[in-house]
Amino acid sequence: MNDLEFFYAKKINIAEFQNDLISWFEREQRDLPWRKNKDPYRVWVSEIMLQQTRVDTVIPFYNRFMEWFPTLEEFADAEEERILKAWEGLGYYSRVRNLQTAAREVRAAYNGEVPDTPEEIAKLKGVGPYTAGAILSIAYGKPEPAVDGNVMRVLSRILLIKEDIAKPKTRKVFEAAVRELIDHDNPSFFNQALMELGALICKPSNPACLLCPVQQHCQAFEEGVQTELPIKIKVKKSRTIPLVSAIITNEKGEYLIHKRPSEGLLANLWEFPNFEIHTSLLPKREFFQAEFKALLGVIPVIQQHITKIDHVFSHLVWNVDTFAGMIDTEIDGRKLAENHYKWVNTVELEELAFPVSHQKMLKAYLEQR
DNA sequence: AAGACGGGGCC
DNA sequence: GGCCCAGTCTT
Repeated sequence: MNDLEFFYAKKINIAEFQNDLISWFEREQRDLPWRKNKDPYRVWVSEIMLQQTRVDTVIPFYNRFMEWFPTLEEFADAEEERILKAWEGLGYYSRVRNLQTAAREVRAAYNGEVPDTPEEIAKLKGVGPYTAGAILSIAYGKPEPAVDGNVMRVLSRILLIKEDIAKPKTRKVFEAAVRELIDHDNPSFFNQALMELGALICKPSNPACLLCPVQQHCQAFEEGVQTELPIKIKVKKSRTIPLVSAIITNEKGEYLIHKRPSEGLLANLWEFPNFEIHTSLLPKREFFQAEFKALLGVIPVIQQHITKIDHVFSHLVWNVDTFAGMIDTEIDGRKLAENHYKWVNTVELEELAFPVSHQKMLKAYLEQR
């Protein structure tokens, strides 16, 4: 049985389903800042921010982002430090760097107009199948599927689809379903309604089926198995990385900070000096001093232990011991620069983007001084 | 196909 | 403590 036959075996009244879903959305949709108009740039930014991130988290970031960068042009021209600061605390920081790369591409190749074809828009950095469909449908009214986690959950229940949604190829099954179901007169509301339903009614646990506008179309509800769907197999292991860190100041009250590499975890963000602990031969503060001396040529004075932080990422855990320290001798400026360290005052400190873990360390430090 | 890539809210 | 979130990129 191929996907299409699989789908038609579900016998659903498509016109009624569309009407029940969209009329519910028209009544109940939330008032969200990116729904003010259909400006493709605004829709695009919202979709990038919303990747793996809840609506309530995104709202304040989105509003500030639009104040800082009201147009694609202004965003394309912005300094990288500034766009990272706009994203500070949101996570998945490559999103905003890819977004700027893509915005510059739009300016160079498309005269500043976000393209409106699947082929062109999918080429943009950071725009995958979901985001392409979301922009095309919401900003341009094109009947393209926008399959995210919500849509897979909602449709797995309505159509009783039992494939593992953790598998990459499964998304295609749902895209085929959406292509059959989507309302060609209002693809924007259809796609948004599916996601809104997933967020407000058809939730991962305790779905509010009694309030559901498409309950009578839902095969999982009919069979009483809605809480067993979707099927998701994936297991993820996460490893723990022990780190030792110190917030180090000099006589001028400046802080020593380090810029992370341009690739990998927290790329291009700033942080306080820290080292991964790969030996238990030395106590942590002596280990820090040894690593610091090897890198920058001087030994910092370590004053006191500040805090121990467990910071959980999606794929690993940082276990960070943080000390307070100071430097009373000059560090070779060349060594600082080539290792991406620099001294900053408190004003500069606030203008640079730090991971939340390091914000927590600074907060604990300031509360103990 | 599987892993890297953040952070927070909810149960 | 685990799951999930308006996913994408790299390998």
